[in-house]
Amino acid sequence: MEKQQYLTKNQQIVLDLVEKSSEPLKAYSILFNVQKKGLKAPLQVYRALDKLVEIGKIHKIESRNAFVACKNSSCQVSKATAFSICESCEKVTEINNSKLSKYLTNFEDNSGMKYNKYNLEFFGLCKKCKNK
Amino acid sequence: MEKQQYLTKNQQIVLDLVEKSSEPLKAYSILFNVQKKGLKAPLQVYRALDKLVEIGKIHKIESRNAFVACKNSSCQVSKATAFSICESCEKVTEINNSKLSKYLTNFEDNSGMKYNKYNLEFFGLCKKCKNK
DNA sequence: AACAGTGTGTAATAATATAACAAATAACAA
DNA sequence: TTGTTATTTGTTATATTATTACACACTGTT
Repeated sequence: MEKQQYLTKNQQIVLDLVEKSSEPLKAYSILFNVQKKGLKAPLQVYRALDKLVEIGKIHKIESRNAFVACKNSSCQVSKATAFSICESCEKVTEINNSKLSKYLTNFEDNSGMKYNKYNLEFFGLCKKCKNK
Repeated sequence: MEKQQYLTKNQQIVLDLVEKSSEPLKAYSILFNVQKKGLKAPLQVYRALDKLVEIGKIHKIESRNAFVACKNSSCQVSKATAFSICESCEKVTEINNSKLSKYLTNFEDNSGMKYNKYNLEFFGLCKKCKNK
C-alpha cells in the first residue's frame, strides 16, 4: 500500500481549484479563491501545494511561479516534466512525448552526476498567437 | 555592428560579481555585495540582471531564483539553456552538450507551436554528494 | 536645439514564500 | 485504552523576491 493514498481536506480543496482552471494559477490567486472554503492564510495554500507537487498531482511552472494540474494520468511523481509556454498569451501545456521523456530520462554527461529528475520549459508562440 | 556592445557601469558591476562567484547568486545577495559600489536599491540590481540575461551574459536558475554567469563563450543569447543542479550541495553547472542542444532546438510536437527558446534543469546528486 | 531611446536614482509597494509555535488529528503499537 | 510518533492544521509575523511610478540624466541622432 502506498502512503498518502488520500488527500487531506485542504489539499483536496486546492487540487479541485487547480484542476478546474484552464490556466496556471498563482499561489495568491489560489488563496483568494479558497478563502470562502476556510483557507485563510498563505501557508495553508503553500503547504497543500507542496504536498500536491510532491505526489505529482500538480506541477509548478518555475518560470511563472504558477501551478497546473498534472494532465498525465500515469504521472505519480513530478520527476520528469516538460511544458510548452506561449510567450504571448501565456498558455501552458504539459508535453507528453515518450521519445522526449525517454531521451531526457536517459541523458548522461561526463559530469559524474546521476540525474533523477528534470524540468523542461519550451517557449514560443502558440498556433493562435502565431497567426496574429 | 551589434547593438549594446558595451555594458553600462551598473551592468558591469553586477556581471563582475556574478562571474567571480562559484555559485548561483540571489538578487538581494548581489545587492548587498554591490552596495559599496553605489548600487543602493533592488531595482538597480534587477535592471542590470534583466539586461544581462537578455544579452546572454548570465542565466537565471528558475527553480532557485538565482543567477549564474554564462560559461558558454558562444552563448550570445539565452535561448537554449540546460543546467545540472545538485539537490544536496546546490552546486549548479551549465550543461554544454551539443547533442542535447541540437535535440531540443529541433524538437517539435504536434501542438503547432514553434519553439524559439527552452530552459532545462536536471536535478540529482553530484559526484561528491553521491559518495557521502 | 529638439528628439528619441536608454539608463539612473529613489521611494514606495506588490507579489511570492517561509519561520515559529501551539494545537488538533491520524496511525499504530504496547 | 493509553502512549507515542508523525502529520496536518491554524495563526501571526516576517522574510524574500520583484515591480510600479516618477523625475532626471546621458547618448546619439536629426
